[in-house]
Parts: sequence; C-alpha cells; structure tokens
Amino acid sequence: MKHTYQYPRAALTVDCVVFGFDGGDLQVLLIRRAIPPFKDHWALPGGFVRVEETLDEAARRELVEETGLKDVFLEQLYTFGTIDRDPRERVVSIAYYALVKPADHTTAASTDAAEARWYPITGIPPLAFDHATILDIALKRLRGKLTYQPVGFELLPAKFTLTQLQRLYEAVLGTEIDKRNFRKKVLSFDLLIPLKEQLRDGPHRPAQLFRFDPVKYERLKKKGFLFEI
Amino acid sequence: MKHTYQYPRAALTVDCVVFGFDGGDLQVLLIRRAIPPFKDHWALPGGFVRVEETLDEAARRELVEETGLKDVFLEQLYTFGTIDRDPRERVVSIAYYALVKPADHTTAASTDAAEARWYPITGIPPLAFDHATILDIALKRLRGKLTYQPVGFELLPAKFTLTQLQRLYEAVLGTEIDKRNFRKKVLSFDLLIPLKEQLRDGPHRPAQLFRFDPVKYERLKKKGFLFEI
DNA sequence: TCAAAAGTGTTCTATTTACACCCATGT
DNA sequence: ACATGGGTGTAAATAGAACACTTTTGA
Repeated sequence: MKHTYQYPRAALTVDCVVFGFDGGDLQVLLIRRAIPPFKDHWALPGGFVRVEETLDEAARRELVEETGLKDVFLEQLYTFGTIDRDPRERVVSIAYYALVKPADHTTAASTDAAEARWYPITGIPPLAFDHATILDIALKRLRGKLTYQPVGFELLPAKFTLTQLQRLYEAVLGTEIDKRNFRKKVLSFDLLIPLKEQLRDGPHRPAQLFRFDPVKYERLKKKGFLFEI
Repeated sequence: MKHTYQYPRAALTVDCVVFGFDGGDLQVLLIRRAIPPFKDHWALPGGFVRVEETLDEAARRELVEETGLKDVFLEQLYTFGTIDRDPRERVVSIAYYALVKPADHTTAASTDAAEARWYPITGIPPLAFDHATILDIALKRLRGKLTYQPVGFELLPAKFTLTQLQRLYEAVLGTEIDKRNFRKKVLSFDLLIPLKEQLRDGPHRPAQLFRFDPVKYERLKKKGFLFEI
C-alpha cells in the first residue's frame, strides 16, 4: 500500500484466448481460477500487467505462468473497459489471442496453482467475468484472419498434410470445403513446400507432407500479396 | 494525492485519430498541445480515462472537449503500451479512430485551450509521443475497413454523388479506380438510394445525388453479407 | 479383398478487368 | 462554342464452383 496517485486508476490486466487444433475440433485453453472472484470457475489465462513490462510481455508471461506455453503466435485482440466487468474494482483488460501447435499442447500443464484444460469450441463451460464475450470476439477475429492471412500453420505441426489443413479451415470456419478446389487454391500460392516424407496413419494411401515457407511469404507480403481462401 | 494501491499502476489514456475528407485529400484532425510534455507540438486529440467512464466514453468526451466533435463514427483501434511512450511515466493508451462528415468539420474549432486543425494525410507534421505510429496503424485499418465494409459514407455528406464516393476511395486507398467498374460494383449492392436531387457545381452536367441505406445494410449484414470493393 | 482416406481435371458460371464516347451544363 | 465533369455497355480474361473416379495402404 505505498503507491499514491492524484486520481483513482483502473487496474490493468491481460487475458489470452489460446486456440489449439487437435485434428478435429478447434480448442480453447482455459484455466480454473484458484482464488476469488469466480473461484473454481473456468476463465481465460491472464493477470495483472506490471508497470515495468509491455502489454505483450505481460501476455506472454501470464501464458507461461498459467499454462506453461511459450514462443506461441500472439496478437493483440481488443481492449475491454466496461465499468463493472470485474466485481472488485475498475479493471481494464487488454485481450490477446494465441495460436499454438499440437506439439505444445502437452506443455500446457500449468506451473501455477490453477488447473489448465483444453475445451472444444463447441463445448465451452460458463466463463468468469466477460470472458465469454472476449472468446466470442477472438473466434470472429480468427475466422477473419484465417481467410486472408496464412496463420493456419500456427495451429498445425511443422509438417502437415493438405487434409489436415483443410480440416482446420473447416473446424474454424464451421463450413465444408471442396477438397479439389481447396487444394488447387492453397497450392496456387506456392507457399507450401512438399517434403520427401509421407504421413502413414491407417489403412489407406499415405498423405504427402508439406511445410509452410515463411520466408517466401514475407517476400510476397511486402509486395502487397493477400492470402485469400 | 489520495489514491493508493499496493502495486504501481500505469496511467490510462485514449487517443483518437480523426479522419475527414474534403473532396480531395484524406485529412486528419490534430491539436496543438498547450502543456508539457511536447508543449506546442501537434498531437492526436486524447486524454486520461476517468475511473468512472468506459473507454468509448472517454474517447467521445475527449473529442468533444478538444475538438468539439460529437456523434461521430468511432471504433477502437489498438492499445499501445510500450514502456517509454510517455516521458513522464508509464502510460497505456487505447487508440480509437473516428470518421467525420464534412458538415461537422466546422464544429472542429476547439472548446478547450489547444488549437485544432485539419492536416492532409500527405502533409502531417511531426507528432508528439508515438502518435505517428498510431496514425500509421489507423490509416492501414481505415484502408482495410473501407474495402470490406461500407464506412465511406461516414466521411461524406448525407447526400453525395458517385464521383465523390470514388474520389474518397481513391484518396484513402491511394489508387486510381475505373469509373465505370466502380459504379457498377457499388450500385450492385443496392445500398445506395438515388434521390430526386442533383448536384450542380460547375460548367458541366449535374450529378445524381444518392444516400446510403443503413437499414437495408443492417439486414444484409445479419445474413453474412460482405461489402467488398 | 475390403474399407478408408489420398489424390487428381474439366466444365460451367460468375466476377473482374479493360476500354471510349456522348451528355448536360455554365461561362 | 467550348471546356468540364457526368454518365453509360460490351467483350475478353480470370477466378470460383460443381462434380466422380482411381490410387495406395493396413488389416
């Protein structure tokens, strides 16, 4: 109790909507709150912004502390500032969304007190604060993003098949996509590098593995290229 | 000096990028700062968020106080939170952008101390704080917005000609557009209502005036309609 | 040999682009 | 009468949508 200001100040937090993809459903990583308010309720990972760290740093720090995730794709989403969104006092929250690859899912066991768990987007439990609203907006943003920027790869393993990529688009956008048209379109950008490897998983023809070429993408992006699905 | 907290807190501000269109250039409304830091420098209108008002309310209040503008199109842009963006102390700023119609330009004489003035986007003076960055991001956002949502009308008078609309698109996007293709496309949405009035301004054929149909647009939007130019 | 997913082309339709002249007016 | 911007249509090219069968594998 030693920091004094002339006017009352809102507390600042960050909240992160962490998206994952397990091959079937789009998933969201939630934590169970260990302390009030909303003790034992599910919530987005997040916490207070320290005065000596940037907002991005705060979001990454909270992700590590609460979920063990690091080096993920992270982007600022929106800032929520209605008066009563936190019952304790005025709290303004800068929301982020993160995209994590399946390999990192295992890391998601929390190092902090609270439990962390993946939920399919179709079965999200009631959330603390206004986190349901934040999640809703994050999902809309992800849908938009996916259709005009190649971020889908952030949700897939480094090596993936075209079918995996298509399933991801279908899960996020909630639509069915024509296989042949999808492949034609995606390959036309010339941003997927076919590997010498194949994926064998089951009693059927093995699938060609690809990886995304981020260098080529950066070059194209500077020329005003748009990745539109 | 009576509000104390356990941990130090950042100050919260809002900053507004106010866009206008005079028929030729895209313009931005700037104020000259009356007090330090950056005294006498040009800056975006904005100020501290009060603990009892939402972020949107703060942005609108500051707009009225510093520029006299009210009832404008206003949307949250991004939140800026690098450590040293304000030389005084840690300040996190929620940036907004506003679109104002020419009729409101006159109102823009400040009621507050500082001077307010429109600058063409091509001739912006050096700005205080990180406001040049904010402006840059706002312009990118406006360009994106304009191409997939009908917000251009927020920058035009209620009654406008197709040429005025085209000039606006050209000014914002910085491109030349084919007149016939532009008209065909814009009219195909069936969101512009031709009025019984014409605009006579000079030694040439008078131009048909239109108005935007927001009701019809809301109906279309709910059906997943996209306004793409 | 069977089930299961991978892979592949063509036709049709819709959209986008390129492009040039006459019209109505004020001076 | 002339200069100025307003207004209009068509053809060619491109992109998007619809659609069905063969291939390779593991069990």
